Amino acid sequence: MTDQSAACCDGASLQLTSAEASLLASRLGALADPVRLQILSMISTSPAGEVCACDFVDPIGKSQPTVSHHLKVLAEAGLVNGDKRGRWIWYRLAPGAVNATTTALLDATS
Amino acid sequence: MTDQSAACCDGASLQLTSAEASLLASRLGALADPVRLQILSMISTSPAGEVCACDFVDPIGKSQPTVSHHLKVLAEAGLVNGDKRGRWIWYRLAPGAVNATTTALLDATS
DNA sequence: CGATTGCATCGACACCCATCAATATGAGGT
DNA sequence: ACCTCATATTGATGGGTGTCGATGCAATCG
Repeated sequence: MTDQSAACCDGASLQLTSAEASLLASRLGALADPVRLQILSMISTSPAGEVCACDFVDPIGKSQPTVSHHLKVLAEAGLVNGDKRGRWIWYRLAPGAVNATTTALLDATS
Repeated sequence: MTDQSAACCDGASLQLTSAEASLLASRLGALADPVRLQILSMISTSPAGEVCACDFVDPIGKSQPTVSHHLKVLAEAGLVNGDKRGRWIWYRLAPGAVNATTTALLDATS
């Protein structure tokens, strides 16, 4: 019979390993910050597809060290690439990086 | 004149408001945890589409209060729904919730 | 070559968060 | 009624993280 007392604890197993979950979580963590999302949004809507580091500070309203910190996090997560030209560093989106993360997330929760 | 000294600080503006960025960041933050990703993965791969709360503890390898905490976070983020039947609570994915978040993210970074 | 400028790093601080042991709650079974 | 069991809550703790002022570092400009 399918009575309630036997309806639980059927020994469900993990499909996503702990290592895979940690990797995906770290990528999502790089995206889970308002400042970093605004940085990505600014780059994506920029006509040239790239934004000078100095141009983030004023619109975002955080200090220059804070913006620099977030740019570093985004770069280490492979979400943006910096290009030093002259005195300035221009940041552009790493092609397909956000898409790869969302795809991995949807795969894990499909 | 397009010399380098005028090539920077063109006054880029925000497309994503601070409030929108914070909302999206909080949703992504709910996903940016290995334990919570494993929970979502277990539910999604479950034949019945739902998993008893007690079935998360052993495979994930965390204490029962820790798992309960993560289930609460997922529920408050609208990612899962709990259904109390008898002594147990069965969790299933909130339809379209993950998809809505990934869509919003892709919209912001398109 | 010295001054200036853009960006990174450092140190410090406050705050959030994941985690667990202990305990509470609440529903079922006996 | 009592006991059992599944889950939630509490309290405490340790580590992580966003933030900023001060400073360092390079490259450019005068």
